[in-house]
Amino acid sequence: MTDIVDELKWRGLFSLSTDEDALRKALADGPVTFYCGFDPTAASLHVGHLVQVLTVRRLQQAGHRPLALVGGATGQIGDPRPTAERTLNDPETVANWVARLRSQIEPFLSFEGENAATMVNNLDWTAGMSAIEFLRDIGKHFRVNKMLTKDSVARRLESQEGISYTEFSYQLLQGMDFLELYRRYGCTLQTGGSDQWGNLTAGIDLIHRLEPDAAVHAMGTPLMLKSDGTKFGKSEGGAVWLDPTMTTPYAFYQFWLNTDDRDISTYMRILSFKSREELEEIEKQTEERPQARAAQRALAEELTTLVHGADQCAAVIAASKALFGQGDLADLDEATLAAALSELPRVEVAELGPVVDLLAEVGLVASKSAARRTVKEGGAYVNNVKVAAEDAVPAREDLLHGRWLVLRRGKKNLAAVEVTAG
RNA sequence: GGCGGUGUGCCCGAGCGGCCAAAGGGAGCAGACUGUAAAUCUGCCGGCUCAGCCUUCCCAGGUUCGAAUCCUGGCGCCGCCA
Repeated sequence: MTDIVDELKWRGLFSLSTDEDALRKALADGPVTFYCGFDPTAASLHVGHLVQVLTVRRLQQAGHRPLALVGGATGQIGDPRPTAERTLNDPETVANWVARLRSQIEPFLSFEGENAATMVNNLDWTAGMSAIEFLRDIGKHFRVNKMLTKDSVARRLESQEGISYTEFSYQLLQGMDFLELYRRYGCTLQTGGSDQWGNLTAGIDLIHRLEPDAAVHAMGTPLMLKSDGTKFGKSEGGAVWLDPTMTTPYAFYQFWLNTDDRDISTYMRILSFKSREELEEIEKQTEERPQARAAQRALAEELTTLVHGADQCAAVIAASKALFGQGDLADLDEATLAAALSELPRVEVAELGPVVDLLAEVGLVASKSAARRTVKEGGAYVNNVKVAAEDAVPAREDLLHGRWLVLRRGKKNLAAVEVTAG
């Protein structure tokens, strides 16, 4: 059997760690209890979180025991971002988000067997703690000098805005989490994004001080970078969420399908659960016939299935084929069309109005002015036919199967209009 | 606490009291080319009942025929001093 560290390395998932040999040995010797934390800073995880979630899944499949932490406490503080201070969310909101993230993470893990996963919340050990206790028992073991060197802190110190004491304290909380999980569950490994490295090592240092005999490790996964230099995980609407009500499964699938050729192989290794042989075969195909986008299709399908389920994935693929097919939309039978449209942003109207209004209503453009511009630029389509005039109004006979209109902006921004009145 | 500076559209950043919806750059959008890719070129990029009108230049007042540009107060940020 392959060494899990070798496996992670081949995939590019092992970008940073404490003593590699010691970690390799620990993982080879038997089940290691490890943890990875997620802070509730929104109502859903987004595609950027997949690296972490899937790495946890991968380690569990290799026989290790995961603790998935959702930060009910740390989420109320906020890990300092290099750019700007965060706005605090109220505790009720955070608690709500904790519940949502937990239920999003759970399907990726197994809660049965020898190495069953456990969900934990750092609010459990911080809520009852007094400020004096915190400062004496935890704070005393941190050197401000060292805390200042953490990258995000250092950058904020250089910024005009500075950094609040609240956010500055974040690393103490995360450090304490690792200590607490070590004591409660014998957790000896923390995984996280490489941008979390300072927080990961904060925990290691704290444990070394308070539990001299402990052998604990940290592993940093790579940041998902894009070759064009823009930020990974954003589409034009903003973040690509895992929650189907925030990002439709269709949009989720399309997001992966549109991955840059230069990045797809890297992403696939990081995120896919296919074997090394399979991946290498797909990479070869992609290199030979990039226009077929074998890798993009494979990854999009695998991740959509993993996140939204096989049925949803099949529906989304069918919808993509229907909507991007070269055939006439009018030729699609009603059931196929209905299924395809159900994946798109949609709006129901009683009467057909001007195209410009419809585009704005369904959210394909931000305003009617923008809609006019789009039409003027020749970027607006109704049922795949370019809209010629700014004041065009679709006719009843344009309706597909008597009730639908497919609107498109540019090449791939689609939406559906349903006319409800008879 | 004192003194000085600064606050412009998604971001950075220019902006003489009228010619400013506001230079320039970036991001973004559309078109052409393609493979629902990248690169490149072109256009757009506050809103609307769109050849015109309306609302913007931290906030609230004020001066003026007229202010992003001047004055007063407030708030935020930066620097120096204490």
